Amino acid sequence: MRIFNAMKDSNRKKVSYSYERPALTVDCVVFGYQEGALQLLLIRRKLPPFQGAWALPGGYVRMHETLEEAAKRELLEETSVKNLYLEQLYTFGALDRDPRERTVTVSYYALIKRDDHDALGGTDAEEARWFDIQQLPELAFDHDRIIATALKRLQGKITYEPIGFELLPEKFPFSALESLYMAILQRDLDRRNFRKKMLSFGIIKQLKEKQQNVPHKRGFLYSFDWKKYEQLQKRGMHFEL
Amino acid sequence: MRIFNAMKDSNRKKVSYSYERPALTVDCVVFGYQEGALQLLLIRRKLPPFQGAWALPGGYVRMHETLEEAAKRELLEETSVKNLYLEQLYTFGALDRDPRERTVTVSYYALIKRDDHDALGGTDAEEARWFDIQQLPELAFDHDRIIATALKRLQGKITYEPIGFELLPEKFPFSALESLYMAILQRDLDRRNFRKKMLSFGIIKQLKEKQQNVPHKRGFLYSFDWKKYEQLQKRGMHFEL
DNA sequence: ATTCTTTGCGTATATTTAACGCAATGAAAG
DNA sequence: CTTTCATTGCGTTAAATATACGCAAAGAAT
Repeated sequence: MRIFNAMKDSNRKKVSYSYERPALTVDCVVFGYQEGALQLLLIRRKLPPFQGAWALPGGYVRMHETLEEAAKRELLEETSVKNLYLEQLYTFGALDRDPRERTVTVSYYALIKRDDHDALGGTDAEEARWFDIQQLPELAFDHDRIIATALKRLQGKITYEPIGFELLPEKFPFSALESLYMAILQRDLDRRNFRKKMLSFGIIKQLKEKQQNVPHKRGFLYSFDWKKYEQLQKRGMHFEL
Repeated sequence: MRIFNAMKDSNRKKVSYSYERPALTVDCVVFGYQEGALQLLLIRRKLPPFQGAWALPGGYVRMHETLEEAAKRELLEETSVKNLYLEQLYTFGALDRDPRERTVTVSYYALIKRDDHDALGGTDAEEARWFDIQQLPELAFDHDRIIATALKRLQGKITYEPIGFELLPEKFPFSALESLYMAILQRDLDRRNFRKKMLSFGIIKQLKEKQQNVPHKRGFLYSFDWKKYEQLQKRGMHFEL
């Protein structure tokens, strides 16, 4: 396969430009949440540089796809992940971030519901695995900086847009929402004030269902109502924690 | 000069890649503020496509400069502008945003103090001129969308970071700050509550100097203290309007 | 001298935030 | 079967903040 691809490449018509161009890639910071901890999806690199090292999923932008399409395609190829919340993060363009050649990367962060994505391992990566955000391995390229930027962005954004719900299952106990916010913000919150405030926005629906198999009083399950949120936002509601 | 450059180009060694690459550019949304109105700096294009049309300053990223260096260089070349607050905005990568070829642009927004930049006209642009943000001409490429994104970003960011001061002179009357915020946010603010709130952060210094030549009571001049802001922020102060 | 406009410093009231309590309700432990 | 432990949901209260607005003083313009 490798020899075949190499032959294919050498037979491929080259394209010429009057000026040099940086390579353009996308990189994705994929957040999940499980068992009270924020988690990050990494892949192990198959090829040099940094062969065998853990890295963010990503790759070259193709000529006939948008940046977002490229990000989604690379994620699917490398991690089997789909159906996620995806947002552009920042474009990293330091001169020497890739030892091969000048490479500019448009980074994205994604939020996924873990219960949808357990078994992983994409076609293009050696391995894909979830890591606790507080226990990351050494990383290839400048991916540690990209991750730090993404975490800061997530920490900020969940306070003024209800994107945190993208990390929770459709139905969740209120304590899961409390734990999620504490895990991301990395600080304690008063659960009674948090609950009062979150419910005051009118965007969370209390379901008739309750928790099962818990060693304490069964709490109600809740679900987030995106339509209601958009509706209220148009009418001037301002989500802010 | 033009013929000479063309000859130069045709003599230039071409670079070849195995795969096609999008062109990579930077575009800058430059905000200024004067006479109670938010303003935008545009250049008139010399060459096709959209020759003669108004556009954002920008151009190709060179191989040996960072994205930010490219943005600053293009701004200087096209508008003579320097010494400004510059921040990356968003990377636009739609397939057909440039009729010539696939072009991805890393956009920035900049804030400048108008009193430092009156006479304009860079070396690389036909003409540069300030426009009232509420009265923009028809624009080249997708620059209207880039501007809309930048305005939204500015409107959001001035409420949680004191970047608005980058648009005011070093010394300003309090009413200038009030007017600035109302111009950007496009809504009325109660000047007494705004003043109380802004002063409560402890990051604005009241100077001994007062306004001159005003047909009413002379107000004190104020100045913004970046160091104080950073200091207080480290200690947990949270700027928010 | 009077008028008009702004400035700076308020006051009063409504709303929100922060800190915390407690009865009820489950499973686990004894 | 009773007791213990931990959580859930619904509070209360005081402090802080936001909102709405007034008024005397001080300038130039009329």
